[in-house]
Amino acid sequence: MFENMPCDLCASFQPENGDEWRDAARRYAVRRGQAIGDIAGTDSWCASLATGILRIDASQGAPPRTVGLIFPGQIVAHPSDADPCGTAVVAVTRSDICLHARDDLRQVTERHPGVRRLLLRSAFQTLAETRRWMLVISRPRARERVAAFLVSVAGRFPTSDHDTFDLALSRGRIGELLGLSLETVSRQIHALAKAGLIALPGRRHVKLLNRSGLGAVAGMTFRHPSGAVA
Amino acid sequence: MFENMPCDLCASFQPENGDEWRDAARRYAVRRGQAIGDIAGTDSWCASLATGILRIDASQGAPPRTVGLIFPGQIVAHPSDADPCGTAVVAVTRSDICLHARDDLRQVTERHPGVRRLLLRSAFQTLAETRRWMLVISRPRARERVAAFLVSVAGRFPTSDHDTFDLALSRGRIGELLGLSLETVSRQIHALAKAGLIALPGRRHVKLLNRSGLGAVAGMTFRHPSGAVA
DNA sequence: CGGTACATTGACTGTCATCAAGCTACGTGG
DNA sequence: CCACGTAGCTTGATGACAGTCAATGTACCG
Repeated sequence: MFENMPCDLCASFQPENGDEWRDAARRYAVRRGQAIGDIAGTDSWCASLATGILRIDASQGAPPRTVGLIFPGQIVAHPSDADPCGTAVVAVTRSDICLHARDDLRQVTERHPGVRRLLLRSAFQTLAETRRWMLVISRPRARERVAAFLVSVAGRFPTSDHDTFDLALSRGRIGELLGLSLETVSRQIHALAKAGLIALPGRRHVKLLNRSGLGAVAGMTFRHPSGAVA
Repeated sequence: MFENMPCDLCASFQPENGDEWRDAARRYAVRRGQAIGDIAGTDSWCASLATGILRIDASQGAPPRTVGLIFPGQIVAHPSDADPCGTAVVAVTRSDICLHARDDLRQVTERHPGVRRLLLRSAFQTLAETRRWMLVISRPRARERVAAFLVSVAGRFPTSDHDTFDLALSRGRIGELLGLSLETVSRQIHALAKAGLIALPGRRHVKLLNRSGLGAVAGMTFRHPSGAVA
């Protein structure tokens, strides 16, 4: 079923059907915990996420810390020359990606204006999203940050699931993302549950009971642009 | 003296000297506090900063908060379609920018591969830099954040000034950037001075006495890529 | 000379990180 | 099937730290 699912990047080629593009793009199934860099090699690469969730780890400093998430439909590019200090892109869950090597991508972007516009657009959108995240994690109250995180993740899933979704991240990793200790994350999640805003059917499963109320606690509204670039 | 100073974007045109580029680029002097958007109009735009410092304000929510800074040599692009919720780019100090309207830029990027590579590169680098900032402001200790801020700003200035530089930002705005109250910023700056790591010749002037020591307090090393995109 | 914006300093309170101890779920191997 | 180990989660106690409120101080501008 995955083999025929088009990714954003590939979809932008339908009208033209460039041969070099189809040759360049390779579909990969990524194991949980596997780094995309290990698949792509040391060179720069660019990928479109079909299914699963990826995380961006800042590899500088020990231990490495997660600084961002990538959801299906987003594009993730890793230009090794522009980011020498290093971020690694790792699969949080088993994921399916559409991977392109750097040289292939350059050739294609030369010839296809639509692709490079998509890439640039994706980069801008990811940047805007990252800046919104900065607003979240610069808030003093842990409650607001956790609520904002939940609202953000919930926004990635269709509402048809009865507003129930999987967090995919451990408490510790959520803490890294929000600048909180894992204990504080756990406490705040349960506090939101006690407040009746969410329910916790499982350890990593969350059901939204009061979406707007949760948004009010978060103190902001989220929009999710389609792009994501590391 | 400013009129002839080349910006990164313009410099990438020297070999080709495209006419349409020279026509599209306009040099502007921006007053302190003035928004670039007011100059460029409602459309998307792209600018290269020659002198001065700009700040990126997240205009969503009241009051607007500063989420990033732009230093000379960086490119700042504002794609209005990709960022509908809104960030405004405002001059912190009097600045000189090289401004391009969106339509002109699109034409130029179609014809000049170097320019679009520069833009994409700039976007990636700014994204990487923003993610490093997230690492800074997610740190629990205010001391580390303030130290990191000082190291970062200091890195923008040549070391020949005896390591003395102007902060350009008020305590309050530094606090917004770091997710701290203005009082905490003030206290931490003075604490760093008492610790002998910096000196404070003036209210907004800082002299680095122990650069590596400050970096140690900050807990990380900074590199400054040349790109910046809003 | 007064006004405004910014900065400093102090006192106090609330919150969060830290340490520590159990607890749950899950996978492995006996 | 169960014992066991590990990783993740929860919960509690405590102290440090940063936010808040408040007052004063300082530069800069007209």
